Amino acid sequence: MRKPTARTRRITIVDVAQYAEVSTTAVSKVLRNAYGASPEMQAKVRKAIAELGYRPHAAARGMRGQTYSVGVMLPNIRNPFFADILDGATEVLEVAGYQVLMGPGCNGEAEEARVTETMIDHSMDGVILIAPVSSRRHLEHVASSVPAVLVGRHGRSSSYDSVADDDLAGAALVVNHLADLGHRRIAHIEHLETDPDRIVEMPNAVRADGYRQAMRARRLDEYIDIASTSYTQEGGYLGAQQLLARPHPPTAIFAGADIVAMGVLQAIAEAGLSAPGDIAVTGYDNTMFAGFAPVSLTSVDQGGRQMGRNAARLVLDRIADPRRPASHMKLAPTLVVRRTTAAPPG
Amino acid sequence: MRKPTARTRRITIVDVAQYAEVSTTAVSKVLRNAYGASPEMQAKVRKAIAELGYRPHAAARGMRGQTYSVGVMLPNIRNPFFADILDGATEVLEVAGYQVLMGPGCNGEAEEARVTETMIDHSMDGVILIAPVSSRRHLEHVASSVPAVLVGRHGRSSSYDSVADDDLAGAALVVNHLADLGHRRIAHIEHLETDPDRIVEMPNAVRADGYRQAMRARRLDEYIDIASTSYTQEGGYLGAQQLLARPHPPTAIFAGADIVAMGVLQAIAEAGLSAPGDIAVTGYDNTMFAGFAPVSLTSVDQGGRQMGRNAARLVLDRIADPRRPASHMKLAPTLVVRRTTAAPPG
DNA sequence: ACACTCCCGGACAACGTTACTCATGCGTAA
DNA sequence: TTACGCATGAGTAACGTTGTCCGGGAGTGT
Repeated sequence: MRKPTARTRRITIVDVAQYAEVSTTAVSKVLRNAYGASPEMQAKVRKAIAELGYRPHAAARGMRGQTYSVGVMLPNIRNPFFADILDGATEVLEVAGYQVLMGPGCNGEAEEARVTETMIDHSMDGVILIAPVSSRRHLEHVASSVPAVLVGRHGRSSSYDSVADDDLAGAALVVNHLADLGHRRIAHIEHLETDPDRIVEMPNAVRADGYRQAMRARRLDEYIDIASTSYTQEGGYLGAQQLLARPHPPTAIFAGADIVAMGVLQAIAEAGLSAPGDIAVTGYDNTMFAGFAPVSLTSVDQGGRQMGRNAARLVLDRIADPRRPASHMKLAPTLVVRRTTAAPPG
Repeated sequence: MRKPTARTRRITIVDVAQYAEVSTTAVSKVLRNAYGASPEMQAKVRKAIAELGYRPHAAARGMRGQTYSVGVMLPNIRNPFFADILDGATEVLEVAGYQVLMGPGCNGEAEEARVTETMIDHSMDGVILIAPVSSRRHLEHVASSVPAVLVGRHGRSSSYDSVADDDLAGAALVVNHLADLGHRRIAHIEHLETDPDRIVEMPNAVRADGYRQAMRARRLDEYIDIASTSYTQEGGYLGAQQLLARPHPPTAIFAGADIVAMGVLQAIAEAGLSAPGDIAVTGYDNTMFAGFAPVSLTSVDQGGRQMGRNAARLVLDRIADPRRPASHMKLAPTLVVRRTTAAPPG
């Protein structure tokens, strides 16, 4: 039985060089597909690498060159929408030969800062930040240390690239769908945002704005009704309770996120009502949860996988050419109609 | 406007040493709380660190000493139970001053190998592997390179520590609960396992075994009925269809995981039946999903957060003393009764 | 006053990899 | 033939941090 203490010494580039009877420089060149290695040299070195089971030490690489790894920050590991983005990003990055590491779920600026700093400390070649809540100042700081791509945030900066959903269009999809069904009292539950910078940049604020614009476009100005809570299940629960207590309660609730819709459905059930019989409900994000049969929530699909793929390509491009001008992509969402929306009662 | 190319040079230990007018060795000692630094020295150095905003470079640290970071591997990022474990682990590790990095969701041995190798390449001081499916050989290999803790796997090894749920007891909780309600035809949906090593080590196999043992203990041998599919929503759906097509269908289904129960509920609904009216259903893991009101699934709680905390403590202990004998913890699960279980009809 | 022990701080050589610089040999144009 | 360019490989100094070793000064007992 092997003693727990018997840590095996790692195979290094020097071992490979000796085994193949070449210089370490030559091995390094082969590893990086760098110029100056003949086909015979390549073959000899690759053979040695395979036979010794050598793996480059990422930490050591980080001291001089690249680590060939990219960090992904998720705000909340429990939200399946973010998992879709991650899948898309991982798919592209692994094919490109990059390792992927993630920061643990972080809510709040302090945790986000910790995660981003961790990634910089570990010499990541690039980072993908999914739906960050940090201040613009911090994001620019991160981008000044490492190529960064933001996913799901609307601000444009010359320091980083971004991929975002067209939340204005998404909100309009929902409002038009409900209005087409005959609803007029369509209420919205938003995530309260006070910071002036974020009102422009955060998707939740843009969704609320899209809701207002779409309501006006349908001449439903007088029915605009927003409950300001948060993008959590509890936020949905409380928001729905507020809305149901109105003198003229809404016949449809547009929750800003699927998780919010979960809370809404719970509040509706506890009030002895049902969806869509008494109140139509929609979410946003088309998470796995929305698709689950007993729930079957009408929702807006952002194409998370595609967003992740695009983010990965952007970060790879920027790693290859850090001075390339920043690019900002906006993807069109689609509406997925399920069984929580129907024509209003009566 | 700052050019995207203007990467700011990182503050190093040398900068701190010059600023504080001491040696780099002294700064290093303060950073590591190592012996040989007077209180005045400590104060001087800490002041310099704070004023310069210095952060140790984890990659560089990895070349000589520790990186003060731990890697966590999750098999599936979408399963909220794993998120609970992660939360518990992160909580303990961050208080202890360790950074946490995760591997992206990985299903299958090949992906697990990639993630574990990535963590070793990045000089993690330790790794926590949650519900790994890899062969014992690979796990021993990982443990020979880095302190490792396995969560949710029953095999004992002297190379790594482990934290597991008492799945035998958990299965018994479910069977006894259903039997106490008056059920006799209690069926189980398991994740099919063929590899002989894993039949001993994997929680799914142990749960199935616990189901059989508990059924026998209640003198219900003749009603033992198992559908072998997989621990996925689809597995639950197909498994339930199989069971419902029996000449004498069960009055209760014990799904091996909450995600399986989701599929079961879907199949039951599509068959025009209801839970618990026609068939009682239980899950396992007590995920957030089980607690959600419209579902309200009776489930077994493994105390994921506590498991994560324990795993983190074990890995920290082993980092501190790599030759400490391996320890294996087993935690007692509890049953959370909700609204998908009731007495059988008739 | 002397030897001895501590305590504290610094010098220095790793750790594994890469970027730069340089040496060699060969083919080719003047 | 000579000089030059080019392809190929090797030598070497970093990168930022830590652990080991060493020296000097202060304190202590005789």
